[in-house]
Amino acid sequence: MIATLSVYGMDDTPRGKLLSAAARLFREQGYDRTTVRDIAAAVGIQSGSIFHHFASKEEILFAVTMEVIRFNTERMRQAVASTDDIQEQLRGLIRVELQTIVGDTREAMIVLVRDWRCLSEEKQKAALAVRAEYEGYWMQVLGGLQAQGRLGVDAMVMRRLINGMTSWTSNWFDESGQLDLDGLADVILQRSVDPL
Amino acid sequence: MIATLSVYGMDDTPRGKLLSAAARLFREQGYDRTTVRDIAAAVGIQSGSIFHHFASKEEILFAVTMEVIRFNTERMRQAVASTDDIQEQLRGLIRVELQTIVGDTREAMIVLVRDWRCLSEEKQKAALAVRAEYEGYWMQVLGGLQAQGRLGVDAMVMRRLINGMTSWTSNWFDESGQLDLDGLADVILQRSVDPL
DNA sequence: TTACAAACCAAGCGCTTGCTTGGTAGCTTA
DNA sequence: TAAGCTACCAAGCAAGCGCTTGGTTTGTAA
Repeated sequence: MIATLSVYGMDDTPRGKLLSAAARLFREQGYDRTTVRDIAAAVGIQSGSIFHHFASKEEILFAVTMEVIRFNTERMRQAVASTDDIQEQLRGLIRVELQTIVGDTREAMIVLVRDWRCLSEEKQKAALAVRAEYEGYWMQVLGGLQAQGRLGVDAMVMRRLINGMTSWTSNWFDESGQLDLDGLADVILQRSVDPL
Repeated sequence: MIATLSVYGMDDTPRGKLLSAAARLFREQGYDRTTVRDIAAAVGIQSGSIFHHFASKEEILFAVTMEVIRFNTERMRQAVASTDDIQEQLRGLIRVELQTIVGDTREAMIVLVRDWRCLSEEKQKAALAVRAEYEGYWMQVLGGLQAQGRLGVDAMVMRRLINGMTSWTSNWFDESGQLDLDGLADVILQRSVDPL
């Protein structure tokens, strides 16, 4: 699948290799505890050579952040576009968000949440602007369900609760366990929306 | 109320003042980005003087962690003990957990989640051992509801989902908004357990 | 063969970090 | 009033940090 190859813009270029190594190290050690020497060693170059590809260490974190947001926003768009049934749209959103958090973009998503505040305010703003489209799909679907009286809560509150459930899965979910991802998505869906 | 005064063991002793200043700074900047000089300045002493009270910077984080876990575990015990109705026990647990996350122990709880991995493995183990009692109250109540067939999911999974919803509130909940904490607790309860 | 750019190295600079050291002020107890 | 303890200061050390610099290799294309 081409999609999984192009996650984060992680191609075979030196820049791509640096990004995927950085995402892994940031996830394992945290942004602050990962040194540019760590990242350089992971791809087999000297620490100074990193700055031929990125202006600063923070730019690496920013690049990881932006790439994963863009990549996952596109997945969300597809999830909504794949059906007209609004409940199935929500199921798709939940499924895909779970996938992003415990699946292929796991490393970067954990970094995105945990090390968000290591980005300067300007970079946070820039990332949020791109993220707005992502959240837009959620509000479109949840707003629709709310209009049908099938939510029982404000759409925004529901979004926050779902976001909490999905992002927390990175702390516990085991793909080899009894419950699989789609099963978990169904559980969350069931607890979010009232049946017709 | 004596309880709020003794949060984190934050009395008027030099040690207590250091702990509350550290909790605030850790929350604002993160553990790694907070220097011992920051903490010292916040209480008006020299950086070296900190080590008269704590053996290392990590011991400060550990002390904050342990104090808040102990304090909140006692609250959980009280919540369960305050009623015999199992559904009301769960409501109490949810309420109190929300309270710990957006209320008086907010600073320390955010640090506990975000900077958990800044603790050495041994210290993580020690903290988890104390935290076990806290989780025990949850499993006791959720296990009871599951036995009554009122959960629809494994008790452990339900606990994780609730934990996700509650801890994520630190990112969005506004106490001056329309929805108050008890109202939010009711929403979460309603989505967690099937009525009799 | 030459020209040129992308990719990289070797060395190290300036700064910050957690923490140490040796000594002092002030309060309490005998 | 002398001893002893808690709480602190002033100074600085060794290590590690992000990043810079000047120069070299490697691949590509005229």
